[in-house]
Amino acid sequence: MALEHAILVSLLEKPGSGYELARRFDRSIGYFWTATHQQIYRVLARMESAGLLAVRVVAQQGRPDKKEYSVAAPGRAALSQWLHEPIEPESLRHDLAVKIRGAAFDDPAALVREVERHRRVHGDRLAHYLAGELRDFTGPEAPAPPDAGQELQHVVLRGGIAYERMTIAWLDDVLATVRRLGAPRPPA
Amino acid sequence: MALEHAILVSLLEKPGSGYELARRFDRSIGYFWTATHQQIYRVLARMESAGLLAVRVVAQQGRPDKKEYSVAAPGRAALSQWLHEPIEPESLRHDLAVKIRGAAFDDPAALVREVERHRRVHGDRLAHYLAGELRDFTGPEAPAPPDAGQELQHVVLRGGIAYERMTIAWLDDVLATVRRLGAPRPPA
DNA sequence: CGCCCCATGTAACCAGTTACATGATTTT
DNA sequence: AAAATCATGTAACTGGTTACATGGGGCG
Repeated sequence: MALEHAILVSLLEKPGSGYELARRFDRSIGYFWTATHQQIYRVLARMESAGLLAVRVVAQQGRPDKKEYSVAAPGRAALSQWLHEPIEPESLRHDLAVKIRGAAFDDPAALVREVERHRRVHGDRLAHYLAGELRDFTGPEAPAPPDAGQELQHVVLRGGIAYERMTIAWLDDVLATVRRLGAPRPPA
Repeated sequence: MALEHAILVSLLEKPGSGYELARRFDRSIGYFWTATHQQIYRVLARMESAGLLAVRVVAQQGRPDKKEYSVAAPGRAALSQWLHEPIEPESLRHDLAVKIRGAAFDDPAALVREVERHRRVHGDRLAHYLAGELRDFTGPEAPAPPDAGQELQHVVLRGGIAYERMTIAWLDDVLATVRRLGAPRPPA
């Protein structure tokens, strides 16, 4: 149940509403965890009724009211406990690998198109991450003496960058391999 | 619903029982997809009743009977259709990254222990993958003229190897970063 | 007038995990 | 005698996705 803990970390970094959290999950937190607004609202409600979070209704002008959540003491304790528990190193779960092995029984041209498409997406993500790194960490606008929180955010981002670079290189390997095989076998 | 398709690919590579599939999901297929036997049995039953698979009960000596599944024509068609549909390039979902950012609000020593543990697991996985590569693809026992299916299996395995290497390098980066933060910062 | 942004949620469904259950055979 | 392997499954639960729903404000 790491979504709960991701929310705790994000709210410790900065309190905010469900809507704001959803947008963070499209950005920085989303580098390594995704969540839809529906699920975020549901989990926030559960965490609040469990006493992990405090809510404050904030009236706004020209906008609907929002519920600003922040971490209560039991929430901080729950996060700390989780941080001290070992978690399972997760395994890959890669649909594309299924497709690659499936291509032995089907048209390889379709696989080439699909892999090229994925390669473009990962190229875009890499560019996006690199731009974020420049903006927040290595560019001239970046805060000169980074604090511990920023160093940790940066090393997480470097992980995303390394992942995208690795993936792109692998997809190139896949493309070269499939093209070398040519048309191996007609579908029976 | 990629488990269905992973099962179709695996059964095309070689027909087998639910138990055998579960074993395969601990090995080669498991490099990029995991599944428990419970789920495999449930999905197999559903696929069979949908006419995607054919079953044959095989009596064995000294062992329980087994149900050997193989791919029926509609199953092959379903796989082919899926192979021609684009799929979403998936995003990372990495609990450890949540922990790393959470360490800004907690004891970094616990994080160091956890990261070291993960690094060992990924080191073991890498060694396991490399051994498999030597055994099946690059060693003297490997089949001399590899067919298309083997080339594709190999490129998937290379992806797993690249992933583990990248992850290990990143975890080293994380360790160096956290240890540097733990050390007293020299006054500017 | 239509579309996007802000902001919140409900309901139905699906995929996957964990726990429970059985029983023979083979290995240590 | 105990543990592991072969072989099959059910039941309860949890986490996540998709579809549906509402409503004001700003912009072109």
